[in-house]
Amino acid sequence: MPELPEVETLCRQLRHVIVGSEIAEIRIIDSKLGAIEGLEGKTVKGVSRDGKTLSIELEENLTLVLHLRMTGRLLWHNGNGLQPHTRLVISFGPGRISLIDPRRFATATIRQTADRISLGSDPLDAFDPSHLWKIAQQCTIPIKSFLMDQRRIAGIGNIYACEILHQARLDPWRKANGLSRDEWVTLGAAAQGILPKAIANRGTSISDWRDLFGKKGKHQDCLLVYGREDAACRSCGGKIQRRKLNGRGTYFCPTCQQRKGGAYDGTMEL
DNA sequence: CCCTATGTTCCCAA
DNA sequence: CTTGGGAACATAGG
Repeated sequence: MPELPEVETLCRQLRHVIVGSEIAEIRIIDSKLGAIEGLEGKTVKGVSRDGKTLSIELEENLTLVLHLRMTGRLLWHNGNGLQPHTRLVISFGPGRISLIDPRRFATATIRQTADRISLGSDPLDAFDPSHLWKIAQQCTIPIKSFLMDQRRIAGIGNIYACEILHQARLDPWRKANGLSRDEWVTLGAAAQGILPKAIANRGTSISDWRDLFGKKGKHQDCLLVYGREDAACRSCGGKIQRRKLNGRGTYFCPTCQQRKGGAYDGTMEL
C-alpha cells in the first residue's frame, strides 16, 4: 500500500502525536511481524522515514522499525476495540497506534538507532541526474524497474513509477542505460514534481490506503495513468494501456511515452 | 475457478 | 560472478 508519499504522511502525523510520549504497552497480536520486545517504558525521541521504511526512535539507542509492505496501515485511536486484521497495538499515554494488515506482509523489528538503513538516495531531496545516469550505465533493466529498485532510489513503488514515467514522457520498457543525461534531468523533475504533490495530498487512496487518522488521501484524483486503463490520456486524449512488467501492472500512454526512434506499435518485443 | 493487488526476497536460468 | 525473471509470501475482492 504505502510508497514514499504515504509513508511520509504517516511519519509527519506520527511526529505530532507520539514524540515525547512514553510507550505504555505493546501488544503483539501476530508474531509473524517480527520480534520486538523490551520497549515498554521508553520515550519516543523522533520519527523518521527511509524510503518506505518507518523508524520510531526511542531512548537508549533503540529504534522500532516498521515496514508496511503491501497492505499495512497505521491507525491512531483511543479505546480497546480492535479493527479486523490488527497485528500490533502500541499504547501511549494519550492514545494507541494499531498496525492493521490483511495480507500479513508487514514487518516490525528493532535496530540500534545509530545503525543506518542502507538504501538508495531519497528522490525528494537527492534525485541527482548525473549520478543516476552514471550508475545506470551498466544496467540493462527497464527504466521502471530501475526506479523501483530501493537500493538505487528509495521510496518509489508501482503507482508513482507509472506516474513519474508518464510525466517524463518515457516508455517504462526503455533500458536504464539507454537514457540520455537530458532524459535523467526530465525524470528528476517529474519525480520532484509529483512526489511532494502526493505528500501534500496525503497520499493515494486508490483502494484501502488511509492516513494515521483513518482519512483518505486526495492524490487518487490527480493520477495521470495508474488505474486508468482504456481511459483518455490527460495529455493527448489517446487510450491509456496496461501491460505487465516484471509481474506488475504498468500503465502508460503509448502515444506520449514512445520509445526513442519510433512509434510503439504494441507488437514490439519488450 | 480465474485474476488482481501500493512490496520484498529468494531461487533459478542465462 | 552478475543480471533479470518469476514464484513465493497470505489474504481479500472482483
